[in-house]
Amino acid sequence: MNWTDERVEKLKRLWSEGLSASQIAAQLGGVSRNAVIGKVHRLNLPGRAKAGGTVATSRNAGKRPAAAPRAPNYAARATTTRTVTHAAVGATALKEEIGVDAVQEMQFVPKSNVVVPISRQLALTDLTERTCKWPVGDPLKDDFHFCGCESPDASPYCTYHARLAYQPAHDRRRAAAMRA
DNA sequence: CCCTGATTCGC
DNA sequence: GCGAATCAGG
Repeated sequence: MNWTDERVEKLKRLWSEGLSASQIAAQLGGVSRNAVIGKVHRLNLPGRAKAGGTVATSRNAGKRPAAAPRAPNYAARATTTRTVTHAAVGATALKEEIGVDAVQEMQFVPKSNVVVPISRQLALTDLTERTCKWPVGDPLKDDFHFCGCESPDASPYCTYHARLAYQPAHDRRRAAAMRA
């Protein structure tokens, strides 16, 4: 992917808004968080003073073990960023269009007698590869969020929502009651 | 293990 | 200039 003026500007904006490198990478698409961080440095953008990360105490960071056998594990590293990208891209526009920022306070969703996992109410940018991506609520309303519970393996949904998503024919009836 | 940013250096 | 590999830390 190329660092077009457009993409650079978006990077600047998101970075100044305090989004993490990986979140920015997901929104831009086609780049890793490392790419984002690298670009931020090259642009001489102010780093994260004291936020989350570390304060340059790393004297040996980046130094490769001299004769370290290059054992690239592309598969492992690529998976995380790449996959999330697709999911995020489509919804990015949606977020901006609606202006959902982070107004998601505690709001208990009343459920029937069925056991439903407590939604973690994650925002789009909080989704990772192993969080349930089951959408909850009306995307056009600002209380929209994603389930966000832990999803096993490579499943896009938690075990509960996976069953709703991949319903065996004989479960249809039960699902009707669960829907909410 | 998940994540964060920072750094170096082969490309 | 780019970004993977790596480090250091929460």
